[in-house]
Amino acid sequence: MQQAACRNADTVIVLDFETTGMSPDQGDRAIEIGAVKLEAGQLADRFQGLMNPGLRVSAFIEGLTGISNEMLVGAPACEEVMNEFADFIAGHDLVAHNASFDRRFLDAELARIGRGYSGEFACSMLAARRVYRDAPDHKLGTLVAYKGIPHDGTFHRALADAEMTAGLWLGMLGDITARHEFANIPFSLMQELARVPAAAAAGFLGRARRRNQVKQKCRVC
DNA sequence: TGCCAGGCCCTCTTTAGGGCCTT
Repeated sequence: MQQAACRNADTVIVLDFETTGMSPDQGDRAIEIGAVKLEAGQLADRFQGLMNPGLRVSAFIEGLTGISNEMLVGAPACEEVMNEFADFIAGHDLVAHNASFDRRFLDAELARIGRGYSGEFACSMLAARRVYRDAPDHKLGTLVAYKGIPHDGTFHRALADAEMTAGLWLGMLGDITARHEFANIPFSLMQELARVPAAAAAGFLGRARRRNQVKQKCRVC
């Protein structure tokens, strides 16, 4: 059986990496992964792991994340943590804020251990640019404040950021449902939303809702 | 502190350039 056929459409993994820098192609590595599993809009599970990249992180990263070199010395190797994480995300679609960044590190770290994943990515930042066009900007912290998403004040730690991204994701789904009267919002629609011009997003959602209604009527018939 | 890279978006564009966002 193909892995893609096993994906649960009601379940997504919202993830966030802390890393040594911006680019795995330049030698940067992951130092922490955090993720939450959402099942039918409810938080069902968490994953958090510091990992030792085998190199020292800069003072800038220590200051930004609060993750020190001393903390990483005693952490398990990236290979061990990422192997567990590959099991955690198996068969599920994935969400991240500025997903292109997290996808590069996920791909790079899993490639190192010969693992992969079958889910597809959606980006909460690209979706938010279309749903919340009046927000001051679309940084995660700004959107959390803008939408009043509960948090404990921790930023730039993987699990905390993943939980806030999950809150933002659920909030967007709720706002789209309320504004456009969706009965349900497929994951693929959120991917498509991220690809339409921002100015055309409202029209896109209106047309998508009408298509959704037609499908539902057909099911009744 | 701000740069590094990569992908994406927007517009005074499309044979381009600047800005956003992630660590």
